Amino acid sequence: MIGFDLKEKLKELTLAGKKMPAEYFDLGVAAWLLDPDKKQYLDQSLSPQELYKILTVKLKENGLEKVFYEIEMPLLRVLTEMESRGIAVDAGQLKKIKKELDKELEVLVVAIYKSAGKEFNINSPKQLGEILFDVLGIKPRGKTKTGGRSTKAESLEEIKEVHPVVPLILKYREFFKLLSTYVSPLHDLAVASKDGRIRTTFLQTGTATGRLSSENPNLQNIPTGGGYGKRIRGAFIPAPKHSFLSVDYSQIELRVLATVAGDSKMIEAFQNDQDIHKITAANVFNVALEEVTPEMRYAAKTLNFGVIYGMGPQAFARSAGLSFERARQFIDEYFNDFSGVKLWQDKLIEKAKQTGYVENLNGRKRWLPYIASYSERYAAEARRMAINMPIQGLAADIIKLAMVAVKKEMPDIGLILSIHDELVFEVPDAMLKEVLARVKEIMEGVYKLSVPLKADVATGKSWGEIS
DNA sequence: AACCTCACG
DNA sequence: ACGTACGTGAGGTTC
Repeated sequence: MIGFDLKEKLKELTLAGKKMPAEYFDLGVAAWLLDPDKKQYLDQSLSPQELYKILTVKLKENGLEKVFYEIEMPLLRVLTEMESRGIAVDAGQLKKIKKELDKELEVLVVAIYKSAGKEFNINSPKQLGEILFDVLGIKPRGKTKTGGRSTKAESLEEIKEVHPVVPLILKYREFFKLLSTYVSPLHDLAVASKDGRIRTTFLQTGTATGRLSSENPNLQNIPTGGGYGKRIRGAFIPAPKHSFLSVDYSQIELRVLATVAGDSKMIEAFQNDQDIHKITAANVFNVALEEVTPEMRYAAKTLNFGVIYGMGPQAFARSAGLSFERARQFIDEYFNDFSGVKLWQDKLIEKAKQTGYVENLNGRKRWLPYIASYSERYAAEARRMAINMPIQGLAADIIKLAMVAVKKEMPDIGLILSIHDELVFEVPDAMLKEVLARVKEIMEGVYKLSVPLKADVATGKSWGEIS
């Protein structure tokens, strides 16, 4: 079977009680692999057959056959099934949360108007800025992208003590976000659903790195923290006599970094199952492991994540609360200690400049035309993308392979969600123990890195109480 | 449609 | 002078 959007066609087939074809070739996915930022290969007005001919050749030429035939096409039917299955949501629970948030917001609105001495649209950053910075005379801290005065939480945090309205705004923002983005829409979807389950669409060609994304509703960014956040997750429930099983890869991106960079120190740390951030701290601060303080560990953790994102000293200084000079020293020290990482980055950038693209270990590509830009800003942006893609992209391959492998061995286990480094299953209680052990094994064994892959398992009777 | 903000990994 | 970490989707306001 050859065509576009085969996920939709396969769903229709299943719904009609027909058998899925054993093999299929999705033209959209092929085009996306060839250029994940643009999908330029579909721009021509060719027939599916003609496109198929061109794309099969192009996939081969670009070294993308493995990713296409062994990862993306097998994944297509897994996604099809996940979307069809959906996830049960407790509408009653959401309605209760909705009522509580409505009440909280009503109180906050009154308090904010009184404190500001004026009524205005709190949801309008423009009007909010006028109140805070013109009417109340507070000095603005951050700037927006286009030079405006920022009212984002991070900026407001800095002026929390300056005027009593600020903390009220922050609370209002938090609650309004939860209500408008999650509680209300999810509630409405649950009520409209005939079987009490809601269904997302997984976008297989939605990202530049190879990750999946999720839309209508996006189930990959459901709140995790806070009282209400936990309760929102609590409204996601397994079918009767089932439990949720959540398995998440522990530090998969750092393990991928250790592998692709071939950094001996980092590899050793993971092979010995050591606390990577603590090891990093001991190295960067030049102290013994026992002398690492929580502050040092925190800075090291920020540094480790920063490296994955291609962070510079400015950004590190900001997020770690250090001076620019200190931040620069720490980064230098980091690359000194983990010289494999530095070497890998430099080689990667050099190759990207020469070829115009980067690729991960499986040959997944991302084209970066701006890597050669004369604008230092655009070039720097492209360099960060270059550093991140092989890491994020291999981690994405690994979880995709895990999805396929688990469903191949246990086709009847309900895979519910895939959230970048975590899979959520809905498993009959009677089978929970065996499935849990086996899924962990499969996920840890699905791809060989230079370091072990580690997966943490947790179960629960709602998504909120998984432990 | 652009902008701002904010939820997630 | 300025911006200032990677990848997403969605809700609101404003133009």
